[in-house]
Amino acid sequence: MDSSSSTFTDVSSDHSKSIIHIDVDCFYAQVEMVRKPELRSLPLGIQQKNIVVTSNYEARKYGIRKCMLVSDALKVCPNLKLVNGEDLHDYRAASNKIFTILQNWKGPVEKLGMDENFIDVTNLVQEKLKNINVTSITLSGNMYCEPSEECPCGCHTRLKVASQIASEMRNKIYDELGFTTCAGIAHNKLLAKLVCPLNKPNDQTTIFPEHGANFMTTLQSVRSIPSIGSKTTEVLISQKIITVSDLQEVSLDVLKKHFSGDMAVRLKCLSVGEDNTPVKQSGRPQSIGLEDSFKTVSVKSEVEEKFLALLQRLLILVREDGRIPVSLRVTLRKRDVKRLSSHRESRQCQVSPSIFTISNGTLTVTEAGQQKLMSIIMRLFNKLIDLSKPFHLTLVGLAFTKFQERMTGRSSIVNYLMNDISVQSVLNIQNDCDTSASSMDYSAASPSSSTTTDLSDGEVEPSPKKPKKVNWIAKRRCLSKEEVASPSKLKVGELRLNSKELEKVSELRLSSRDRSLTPRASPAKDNPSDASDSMKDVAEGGKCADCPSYVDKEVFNALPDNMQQELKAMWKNPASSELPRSSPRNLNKAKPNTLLKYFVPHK
DNA sequence: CAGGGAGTAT
DNA sequence: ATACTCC
Repeated sequence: MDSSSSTFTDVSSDHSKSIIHIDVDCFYAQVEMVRKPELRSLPLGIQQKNIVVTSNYEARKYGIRKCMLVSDALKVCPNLKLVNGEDLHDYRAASNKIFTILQNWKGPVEKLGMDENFIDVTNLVQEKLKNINVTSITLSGNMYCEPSEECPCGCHTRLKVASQIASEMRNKIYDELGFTTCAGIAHNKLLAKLVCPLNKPNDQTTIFPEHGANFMTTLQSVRSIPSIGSKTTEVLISQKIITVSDLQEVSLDVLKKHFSGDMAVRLKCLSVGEDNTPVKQSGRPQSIGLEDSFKTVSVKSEVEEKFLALLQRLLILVREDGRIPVSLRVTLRKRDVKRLSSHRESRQCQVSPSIFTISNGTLTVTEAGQQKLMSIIMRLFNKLIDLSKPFHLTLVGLAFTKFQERMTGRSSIVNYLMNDISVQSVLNIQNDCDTSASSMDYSAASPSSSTTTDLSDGEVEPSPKKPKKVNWIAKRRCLSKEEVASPSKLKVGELRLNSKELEKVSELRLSSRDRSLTPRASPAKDNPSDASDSMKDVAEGGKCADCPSYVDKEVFNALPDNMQQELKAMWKNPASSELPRSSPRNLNKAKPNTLLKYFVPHK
């Protein structure tokens, strides 16, 4: 029986889990050294702007430290070899490879930044224990402290097995990618992360639960506890809580005067090495963004250049990601004599997914789409800056912050059909009936090879392909059967079930003629770019009088009665928050191939 | 303090 | 939708 679950009422005694934390040694530097092995023997620093963000161990011998000014670093080590690390493309790629390797073991993998991962190997350990003679189990690597006696719950044995798994993982990462790593093994994330660096570089450390509280007191200050950052530290210090021991000893009630109840409890737990936060499987990023900082920019045209350069680099990243963005955020930092950094301000808005197209599985943006994005960006910029007054920026950033979501939960016909729309809308229309290049392909403009100087301008040139307007009229017939039969997996996320989103969808897809059928004020005022879009249209041919133009009448008539009614109601009043529901079973049974053809592509 | 992100609170 | 916090 599982020793962890039945008898413990005190969560602090729960040693049931086995967590591994893996941290790549001087990550950026190792990426560079793997790429150029001759760098291995040299003191190497990775430079971003005027700062050495990390260095290899050779350089550390000279006293090179993280986030050291380049000038200071060169004083300490005149021979320091500097490599520009402002373009994170290759680091991100390496990070993903590591993550992928870690996925080979089962159990959730949680990415923390680019060079750290948590893996919950609890289940793996249990399985291994079934096939192993318990007495023969040995620990791999170092331990923080000799265990005095066997813990009754068996956690020592489990953590030993986990340490062997950690060793396997690190070996695999080294064999396949050439990166050395450190690992921490513990019964929770907190301790695993904290002991990880105890034997640097290229080694691992295991800590047993019984030593958690003791180990925590070896930390210098509360600040070294993960999740306790500068602000929390400030508050703690203002209460004379400096060391972890201070935190262990302070009463919960005192903490509750300065923190929320949850936070107060959390702090107390952390102070004694307790942490029940789960390892959460990481997925694809929820945002993809870039920023560029500089001394100062005070001219609008310069701002525009910065944004254009960022946008073009960003589109490459988005293309690699493959998902279609639906929301765009502009960030900037005004020069501020008081605060040294931060103070970012941002504005965001939805963008029409129709800006993006998929061709041959590759996300592309037309020249026109790019211009539209720039106009959106500058409009957001205007929201942040009063152009009638002087301004001084020290940073601009651009990020796509939302992507097409999967259809979760609600089983409305709307979801179902929207899914079909999305599939249809990303089909490669051009290839079948128009083979000439009609969209910008960014694959040739990859900046990943840039190892030099300033990324802020020039280095990414738009591929000078001739933009060409696509005749969207009558493209619908270009859809081949094959395409319909093997639709893209992409899903549309603009489409949620609330009325707002529904309006957008309608707005996007209704022809001008049908728009008049929508008895509502313009819903697009949030997004002027869409409003002004001339939606060249689509679909001559059969529509029912009450249907939007994207509906094929024949298909519509083929639908079951209840579905027809539901759709009509929706079109009649898209704003209705209480959409009629119909049986999802029913829907899924209803000839998907027919439904697939339900909508025509839109511009 | 560079460049990304994630998560939370409001 | 934004700001703040943290890594």
